[in-house]
Amino acid sequence: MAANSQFSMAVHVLMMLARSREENVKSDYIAKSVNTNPVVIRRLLGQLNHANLVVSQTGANGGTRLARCPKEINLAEVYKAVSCGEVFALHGKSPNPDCPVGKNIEAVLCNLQKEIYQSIGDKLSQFTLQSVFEMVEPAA
Amino acid sequence: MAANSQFSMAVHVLMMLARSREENVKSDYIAKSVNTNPVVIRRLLGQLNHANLVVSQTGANGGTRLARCPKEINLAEVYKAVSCGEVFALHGKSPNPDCPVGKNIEAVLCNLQKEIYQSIGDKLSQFTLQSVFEMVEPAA
DNA sequence: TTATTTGTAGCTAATATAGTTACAAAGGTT
DNA sequence: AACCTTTGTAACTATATTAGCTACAAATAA
Repeated sequence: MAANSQFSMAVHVLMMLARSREENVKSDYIAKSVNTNPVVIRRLLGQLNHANLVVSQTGANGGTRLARCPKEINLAEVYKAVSCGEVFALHGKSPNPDCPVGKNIEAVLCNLQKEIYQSIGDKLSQFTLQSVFEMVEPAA
Repeated sequence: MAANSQFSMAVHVLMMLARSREENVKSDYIAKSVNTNPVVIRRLLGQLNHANLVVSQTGANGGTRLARCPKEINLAEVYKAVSCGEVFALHGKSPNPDCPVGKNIEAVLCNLQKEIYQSIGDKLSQFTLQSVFEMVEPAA
């Protein structure tokens, strides 16, 4: 369990919210569909809330709703909300600064990282929650 | 140490090979620049060799060379050589098949994965080892 | 007041990655 | 042939990340 499935879970969670518009959905209910623990869902919802994609309410009849309608949220926003911004990691230990390659490689890789992150964002911004929902439930 | 830095290391390694064209470079020498253990480098070179990007030779005066000139290798090939093809992971446990969302979400996410992977490939194919080398050592 | 639900701290378990040691196999050199 | 160098790879350890769990305080509705 060391692969980052936060984005996958986030999309799943948001699909659950999308099919219950204007209604508070409970973490417990979502957890059963995702097949995980409610706390995992609540942590994820915390990140989505932080990014203003969802709104939560404590207390009886509490739960979570989408902050906007599914047409107005795209997957790039979701990705940014849950990712650390790194598609690949930079070196663990710093390269040797006495080597002409080692000296500069990190800066170059860092720029490359940003370019890739941007590409992913561009691609994901083409998908709205609405469009993904139509793929998940074509009949609806 | 649980972030995947293989791509970063691979680019670093290939830069070392690019600056010593036609010469066998030893894993020990590369390891000093990357600041890691020679075995880590040799494992990485094994993957690059498998993808026909480099050629290795055992024995005295052995080492590794680029299989082609730096203009003819691009970063998409490197990425494919060392990555598992997943930008984000699918759910660890399978979603609940009794839920309309849970039932179909994995297939949709899997397609999304492929689209993103493709986007990354498109972006990375714009960079050759030569062009990256010129960023790393602008004076050369 | 009571029941319900989120938010979050703190822990455990599982997994991936890097790093290390050790050594067989390959291939030059003398 | 004997020797030295270097790769290839197996097997292990250490560390970091992620998911999952329990427990409980705070918020809120009825």
